[in-house]
Amino acid sequence: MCTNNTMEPRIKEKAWNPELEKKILKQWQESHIYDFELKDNNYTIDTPPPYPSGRPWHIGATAHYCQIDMIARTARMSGKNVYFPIGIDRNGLPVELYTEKKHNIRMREMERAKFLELCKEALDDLEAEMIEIMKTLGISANFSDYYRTDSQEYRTLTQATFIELWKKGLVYRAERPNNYDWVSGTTIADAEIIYLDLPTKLVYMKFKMKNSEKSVTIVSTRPELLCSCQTIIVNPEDARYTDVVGQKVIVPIYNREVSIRTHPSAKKEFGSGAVMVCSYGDQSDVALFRELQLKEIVAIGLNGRMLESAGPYVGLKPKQARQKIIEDLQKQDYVEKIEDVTHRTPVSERNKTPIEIIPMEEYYLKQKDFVEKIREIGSKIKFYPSMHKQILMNWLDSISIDWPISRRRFYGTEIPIWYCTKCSEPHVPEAGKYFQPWKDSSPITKCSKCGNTDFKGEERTFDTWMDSSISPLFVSKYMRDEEFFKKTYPNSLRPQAKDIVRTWLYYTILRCDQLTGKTPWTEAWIMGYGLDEHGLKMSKSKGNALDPLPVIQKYGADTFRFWSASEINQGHDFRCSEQKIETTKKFLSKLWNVSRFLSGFPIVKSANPTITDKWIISELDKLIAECKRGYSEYNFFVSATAIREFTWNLFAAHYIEMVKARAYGSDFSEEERDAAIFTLHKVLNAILRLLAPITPFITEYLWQTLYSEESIHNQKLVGRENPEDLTKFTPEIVAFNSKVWNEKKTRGISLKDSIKIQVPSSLELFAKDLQKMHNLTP
RNA sequence: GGGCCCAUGGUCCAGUGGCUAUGACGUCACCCUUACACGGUGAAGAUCCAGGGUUCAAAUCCCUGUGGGCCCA
Repeated sequence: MCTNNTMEPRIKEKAWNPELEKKILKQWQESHIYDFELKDNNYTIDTPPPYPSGRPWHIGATAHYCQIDMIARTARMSGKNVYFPIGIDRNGLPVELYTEKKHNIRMREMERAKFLELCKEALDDLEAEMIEIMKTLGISANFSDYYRTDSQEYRTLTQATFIELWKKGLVYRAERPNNYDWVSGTTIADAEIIYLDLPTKLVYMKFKMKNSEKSVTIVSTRPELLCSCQTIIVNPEDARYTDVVGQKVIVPIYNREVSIRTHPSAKKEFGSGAVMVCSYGDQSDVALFRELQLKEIVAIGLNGRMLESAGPYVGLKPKQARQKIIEDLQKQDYVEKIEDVTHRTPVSERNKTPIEIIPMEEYYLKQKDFVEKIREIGSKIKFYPSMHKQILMNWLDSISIDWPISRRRFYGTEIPIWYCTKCSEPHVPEAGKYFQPWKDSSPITKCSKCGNTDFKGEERTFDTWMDSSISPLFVSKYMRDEEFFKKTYPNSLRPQAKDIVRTWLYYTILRCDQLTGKTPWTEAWIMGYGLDEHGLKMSKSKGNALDPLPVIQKYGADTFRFWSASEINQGHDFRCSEQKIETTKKFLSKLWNVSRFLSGFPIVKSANPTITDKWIISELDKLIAECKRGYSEYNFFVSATAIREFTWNLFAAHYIEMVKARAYGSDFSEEERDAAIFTLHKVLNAILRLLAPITPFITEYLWQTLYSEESIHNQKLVGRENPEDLTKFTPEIVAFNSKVWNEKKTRGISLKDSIKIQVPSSLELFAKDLQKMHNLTP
């Protein structure tokens, strides 16, 4: 029971000032409220370690991390012991390219150790800004011991897991045609290839028959590979060629004989219907060489230039050679015609240059044998949203070769292998140390095969997905702390973006299964891309990238976070516009002002709610149910929009107006007055706790100012009370209030003026509050 | 060639078979009303992409098509 009517509002400022976020952040840091301590009910998040590839950081990614943080905060408020690690991914090609450009140097033209040092410095700079942004956004992860994938500890684990798989016989070495990115100078996996429609020329070439004066027209987009042509194929049902099948033709310029045969992969409609098979124009050439057991002629070297086998074109790049050979063919009258076509061209995902297929010796990790197992594991993992499980399943369907894991690059985890200088036998060391075979002396002392004592270290590094794919094992301290591992593995959740399902998500399941025989996590939460305001992909080159840093500084982290929650439909791509973010701030102002109003009323311990109070409490209960549904599905769109809707359009617009007079105590009993004050606070208290995972700063400030010294983030999410359901009155109440407001407006009188309107009998129970609210006279 | 997703006022988005289609942004008009002009009230604005089907009933389910995005070969 309170004795004085109203007090000075404890909140003075008229609007939420994002500057306050800094103070709150400091308070959280000093009180260590997000520190993790191992318990039995751990909720482990396999947080994606972001890659610092250059400024600015993608605004879609920052939104992504805000949402992951909402997952962590919701779990914490639901009573789970949340382990929210954070790392930075620092291995791989992008930083090498960035460093080469920044210092105008070439990786292979300088000392390896020096180059690695420059990469490290670049990463340190870029990483610092990223960490700063994440902290500013209120990400509640374990920053005090964030990890780096290029640290000695991480790379030691990558190497140890490789050694384990080596011993299990899952790694082998093979020479086979491989995707080769000659710009980066390295083999790449199928998963790193994308297809682009590029313009090219389809050349119709006349090949002379060996035994007659006639010729056959062969089409190709890669005439520079003529030197490696080993057969001509036509469709078995193509009547134009039935009489020449089995006969020989002469390859122009090189004057070699090859035979014509049938194969269903030749399409009648494509060009002349007769195509040449070369080593290697594309993946179907690879398949045909294998199937038909043709002898390969290597035409392109590791430097991306034509080899001696190309004769007069040796030393030229394929594109130059193509132009030259077309000219030569034309001069000798071998060309029937040339068409301009667009061709789905396989290019390197990193630098968008067409890849070449070149036979090379690389290390492979077996994956084909595991496809069915992964399918089974994948089917048991719960995906949010479920539709994105399909991306994994589609990828599993298209895996055709094992995973090439060696890369001819420098900034990565070294492959821990030493070769005997006499018999070349590869040896792996005992796991547990970080090995750099290109500079360390060999830990192997005697060759197991020939007894030699001299060794040469491997110079290649791993595909970076070899590192990334063990993140659940790393954060669970696999091979380092057995108890910790037992209690945190499998992890609870993998949150990640949808564009790396076929790489990061897939490789993680593969590797973790190979090592532990278990799924790495039980749930996967997949987010879409951040697009620009017109729905186009953001990229630095297009110039439509929105820098998150100034936006966050201008509007505050909570505004950014609420925008991300209320704008992003789970798993779907989303548009980022500064204007939308700006207007989101209005809701925080609304919440602020509601709180400011309530801060003028004392806290009432208990009360006897009236029917109006019970009505809003039953609406609140509905809101709690809706929010919990959203939170349990990691769908913050549902919760955020429900809270905004309730707070703004029901609680503030109708309930507060209805009980204002009662809360001030004019013409009401003390009991009635206290019931209003009690209910106002009860509802706001619940709103703050429901909203805390989404906007942790403003809710913390308001919570501490109004309700408790203790952090809101140590509170439990609100539970349902299942009160008497009075929500059926809502439409009538809303309609009646609207009717009165409209009437006053039409008559041109002020809202506080009295008006003669009868409260409908259906709302009789609310009559007193409504009469006071509108100043109704009977 | 195969697969996935999307199509709802100017813009974004809700809707999971059932009243007159939700809300936000923007636009316009009026209004300082003891929390808020970063506000309030009101208004205008939608052939729910097209066609067909299932059903007593379709924005919603099914089929076909069109347009857009993405993935795979």
